Parts: sequence; C-alpha cells; structure tokens
Amino acid sequence: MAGRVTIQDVAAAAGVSPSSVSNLLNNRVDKMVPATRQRIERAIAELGYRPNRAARQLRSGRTQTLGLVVPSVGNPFWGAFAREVEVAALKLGGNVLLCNSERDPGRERRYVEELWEDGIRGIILCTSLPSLDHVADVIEDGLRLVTFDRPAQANDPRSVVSISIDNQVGGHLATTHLIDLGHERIAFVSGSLRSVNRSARYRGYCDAIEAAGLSVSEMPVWTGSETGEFGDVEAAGFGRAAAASLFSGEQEPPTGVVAVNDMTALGFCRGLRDAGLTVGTDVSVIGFDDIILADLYDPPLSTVRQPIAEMAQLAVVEASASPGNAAEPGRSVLLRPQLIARRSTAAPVGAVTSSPA
Amino acid sequence: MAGRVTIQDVAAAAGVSPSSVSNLLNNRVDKMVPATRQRIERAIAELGYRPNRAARQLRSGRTQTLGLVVPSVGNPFWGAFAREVEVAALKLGGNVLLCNSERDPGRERRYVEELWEDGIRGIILCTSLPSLDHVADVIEDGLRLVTFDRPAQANDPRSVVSISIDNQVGGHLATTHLIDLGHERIAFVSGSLRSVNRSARYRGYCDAIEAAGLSVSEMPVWTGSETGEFGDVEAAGFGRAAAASLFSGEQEPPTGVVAVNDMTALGFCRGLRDAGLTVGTDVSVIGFDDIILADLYDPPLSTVRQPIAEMAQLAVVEASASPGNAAEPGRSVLLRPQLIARRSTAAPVGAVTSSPA
DNA sequence: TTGAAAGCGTTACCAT
DNA sequence: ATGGTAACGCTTTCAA
Repeated sequence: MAGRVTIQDVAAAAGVSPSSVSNLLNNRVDKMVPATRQRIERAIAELGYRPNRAARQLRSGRTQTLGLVVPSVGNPFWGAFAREVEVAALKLGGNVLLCNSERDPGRERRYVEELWEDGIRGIILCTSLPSLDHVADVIEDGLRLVTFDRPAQANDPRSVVSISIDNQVGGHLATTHLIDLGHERIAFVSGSLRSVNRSARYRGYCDAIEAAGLSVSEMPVWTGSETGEFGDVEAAGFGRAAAASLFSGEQEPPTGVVAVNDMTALGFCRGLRDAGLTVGTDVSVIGFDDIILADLYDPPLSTVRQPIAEMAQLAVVEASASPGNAAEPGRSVLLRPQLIARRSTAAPVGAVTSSPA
Repeated sequence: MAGRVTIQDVAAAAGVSPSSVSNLLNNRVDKMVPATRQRIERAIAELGYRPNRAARQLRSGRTQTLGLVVPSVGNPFWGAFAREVEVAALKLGGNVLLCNSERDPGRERRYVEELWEDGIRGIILCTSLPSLDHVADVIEDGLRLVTFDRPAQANDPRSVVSISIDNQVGGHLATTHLIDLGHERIAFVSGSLRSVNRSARYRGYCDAIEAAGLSVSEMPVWTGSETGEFGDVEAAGFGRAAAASLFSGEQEPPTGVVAVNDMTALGFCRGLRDAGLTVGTDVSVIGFDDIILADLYDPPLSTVRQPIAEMAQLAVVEASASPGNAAEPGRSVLLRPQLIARRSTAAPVGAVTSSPA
C-alpha cells in the first residue's frame, strides 16, 4: 500500500499543497509555521510516504550517487578501497554505485555510460589503461571523472582529475629496500605491463637497479605472456606460476623479488613453498598495496603501502564537486607510497661473500 | 552538448514521432519499416542520444538494478561474493547497487529504504540478524528480499527467500575433522554469537564435540566480549587476540581450533606465530568460507567452503524474479558446505599418548 | 506502420 | 508562509 503514496496524497492528508510538502522534504523550513510542519510530518508518518527518487531526479536533474568502477571487488585491495570510498561518500551524504570492470575496456565503457544514463554525474574510475578514449564522449557530455591508480596521461581530457600514488617512487622504494639488504639478483614479477601504473612500478624498479650499478638486462623479469590478460583475483595464481618458472633451474634464480602487487606476491610465496623454499630466508619477497592479509601472512609480507583512506576521500570530494567548487581540473594528485618492511625480506644468504660488481 | 539530447530531438532529426523512437529503443521493431528504423538509428548516432533512466523509470516503474547489502567488501569473502552476484546479474541483463552495512542494523535499514526509494524492487541482504523487523515495512510494500548467509527464521515475513549453507553441518564438519585427526581439546573462536549463522556453526561444533564423547563445558570457547561488536575486517585482529589469550598459560591450551571464518582463522594463525607456535604441527586450525587466501597461506588453511558462485546465482534469480515466475516464497535454500582439508590441520603431537576420557 | 497526447511524481517558479 | 501549475524525458494507450 505505502509503496504508492505520493506527495499529493500527503498534501491532501495534511490539508496543504504539494509544494509545502516538497519544501519540507527539501529542508526549506525557514518560513514554515510549526503547526503546518507538524501536520505534514504526521501525514508522512501515517501514510508511510517515501519520495520517489526517479521523479525527484528527473525534475531536479540531481543525484547524490557516485559511480565507482574497480577492476574487481574480489581482490582485497579493491574491496578495501571500495569500502573507504563508501565511507567518504557517506560523510558527504552520498551513495556509491559499484561496478567490476575486470579490467575490460568494453566493460569500463559500458558501465560509465550506464552510470551516466542513470543520472550519475561523478565517477571514480579505477583503470590503468593508457588512454581514456573509450569514455571520452561521456566526459565531453559533462561527466566528472576521477581516475584512481592511474596518473594523468598527456592525452587525457582536461577535466579529468587523477589520483594515484607515485608508482615509480613505489617501485623504486621496493627495489631499493632489497638492494639495501644486499640483494644483487632481483626479479620483477607482474602481469601484463600494458597498464600505466604497472609500467611505472617497473620503471622505478629499473631506476633502482641501474642506480645500484646493476644491469636490468641481466635481471629475471617475468611479465607473463603478452597476450594473456590476468584479472586481479587471478594475480595470485599468476605469481605462483612465476615462482615455479623462475626456480625451475633453467636459469640462475633471484634472491629477491619485487611483485607488482600483494596478491601476486602472496601467490609467489605459495610457489616458493611448492618449490621447498622458505620466504624471508631463502628468498626475499616484497609486494605492493599492503592489503590486510599482508600483515597476516607467514611470514608477514613486506610491501609498499598506498594510503587508501586518504585517496578515497580525495577521490570522493573531486567526483562530488560541482563544477564551481572543484579544484582546477586536469589535476593529477600524486601521493607518496610508504615502505612497510616486514619479515618476508631479509639479507640474502650469501650476501657478505658475493663478489662485488 | 549530447547530454541534453532528448527523444524529441531524435524524433525531429529523423522526421518521425517520439513514439517511434521509443519503440525502437524498446526493441519493438517487429512492424517497423527498415527505412524508418535506419533513419532513427542514424539520428541517435549523430546526436549522441542516450536515454534518461530517471524518466524511463518514472514512467515505466521498472528498473533492472538489484540491491546488494553486504557487511563489508573489505572482507575478501564478501568481496568475492559481491563479484559473483554481479556476474550473475549481468547474465540476466541487470545491474547491482552495492552497500556495506558494517553489520549495523541501522545502516541495513537505511540502505534498504534508500534502495527502495531508488525504485529498486529486489534486494539481496547479507545479514545475520535474528529478526528482519527493521526492514519489515519495506517488505510489506512489495520488496523482493533475499537473505544470504542467514537461514530463514520463524518470524520472517512470508515473502522472504533465504539462501545459505547449512552452517550447523559446516560447524560439525570442521569439528569432526579435528576429532578424526585425534584432537580432544578443541577451541571454538568467534566474535559475538548473536548472529544466526555463527550460532549455528557453534551448534554444529557442540554436536560434534558431544558426539565424540567429549564435554563442551570443558572446551575453551572464545567468543569475545558480549558488548563489543567486531566488523568483518576486524575479525583478523580478533582471532589474533584470541590466540594470545588462549595460549597465555592461564589454562590448558587447545590442540585444535575451529574459527568461525577464515579471516578469524588467519588472525589466529598470526597470533600463534606471535606465541612461537607453528600452525599445523603445534596447533591445528580450521576456518570457514574458503576465501582465496586460504589456499595461499602458509600453511594452506583447512576450511569449510561455501559454494558462493552457485549461491550468488540463486540469489540473483530470486531477487530478480517478478512475483509471477518466482519460486514459492518463504523458501529457505540450504546448500551443503564442503570440507577442504589442507595443511593447517594435522594429528596432534601427543595424540597417541593422551589419556582417554 | 506511425503519431498525438496523457501522464508518471517531483520540483521550482510565480502568485498570493 | 503557502498554493497553483508547468515542466522534467519518457512510455503507453489509442487513434489514424
């Protein structure tokens, strides 16, 4: 019954006009006589009235809902981020509509368009595609797009705001950590490097390697097949396969490993165990993200932390901002990642006796 | 520009009436002359027209969007479930609006009401509250509510469909596994038991203990403070604290542990490590859920698996069903959990020499 | 096979 | 301080 109660019914029951009910609903109560207000409130309660969002949105053109497109909430990192986004949105009185892209550009595009059609005008898109062409037309229509985990690229539309850690610094941090511990044969393990953040992490890795007087070309870099794409949840299986390959005996194995994210690192650790090796003593492994399970792992996983709560907050503010009070668009916010050294990284077994370069 | 294109503009551009455009949009093309159709399609493409969902929904009263309320996507189990729900919804041509309740009844209610106001008529609610009173009025209004991870209760409204594993069987499965391995001092570790699934798991635990001729009253049961609620993500910290307490030396420690879920189990393992104990040899630990990290852990965690893909599919079908083709309401689907024995459980050290009861 | 016109429930303007 | 009323963009009869 209550499902079909309209603002008209409330007005009739309270003996006022629909406008007054609407005014109350929208907190325009400054000049309303308390008695009227109470009559309306009683009518609302008695009839069990609930406003119709579609009508409200159609008329006002506004929504309090933000769109959030992540690769996959099945991945603990994205799950944690999504949660932080919701927390931040709630603080601002908004909702969040969450979508999993599975890192598929087609799905990204479909979702962005669908959200736009739903009347949503602010979207946080967690993508790492080098180009935003696939959603360019919606951006032109006036979408406030915030990309996360993907620093701004040269060809990005002007209005896009990018929020990300400095992945190159992060890659450098992780690699330098291993170098400082005395490692000289350091692997880099990642899925396809076609994503901008992964390649930035890789660049940081290369910088650190070269800076230490080592040669990247001699390092075991494992980036999987060019063609095969790996979802975020599959990252673990990927890391496991990488470990199996790197320690198959066909080449000199690394003593330290930089994994492109924690899931891959955890999978890699599993692979090491399969091979009878011990993480932290036989081989040092460092990940990226600091998902909740990194600290729970045995041994606790060293990693590079992203300040997700802070980033989520920023992203929500930017995506919610009406054109007026938004910061200058085209902005790229690059936060600093933080090295979290735990027990999965240690000095290599033969560190002291290794011949100097 | 394109953002303000309406069906009228398209009709004008194509030289037809809005009705015809609408017919095309809704796939009512059976009796449309191909030429007309092409003109309209060209106009749509040229103008970059995109239908306005709010208007569409307001007029037709229909939405393809489902609501999904989980405790927290920060928890890998719920993240994985949410993903499966989305996959299932996509297959049926629908969307999913995801919300984190943090297991707060007030938030559950607020979300359910908000979703209803958004025009959403099917919701999958992952709650474990004994009563559904807090959302009863929305159900009366005609909401198709599917509860997940919470078997039907006596007072539930008739129309509610419940999808869950048989948690009592699951608890029994986990406990019996430890008993079969030779354990005689088996702890149960959980947050508050006020949730129906947790208490069902506990009941299964008790059944198994008693069936083995042991006494529940002599077992170390750790269910945390009555008052303190623990979120799903905090479950790990909780398990860790439980381990610290159970192995503090104040009482005889258990040789086996049934944790109420994998996050708690993983936290417990971390706590054991803090205490210098080894999981799988010194103490056996079994969890619940089989999150992706269970298999990645060192040692791989024994657990009781929930068939989440199958359950998600079921939930989506039920929540999407229009009253007509829905299965009989009030139904409670109880799926069978599956024991996954891995290396975190083994025979206790003193199994053979332990004195018989 | 296509078109005209009446709403869906709300807001916002302009009266009063 | 409150009411009347015209939109918002679309779907859906019903008529042509």
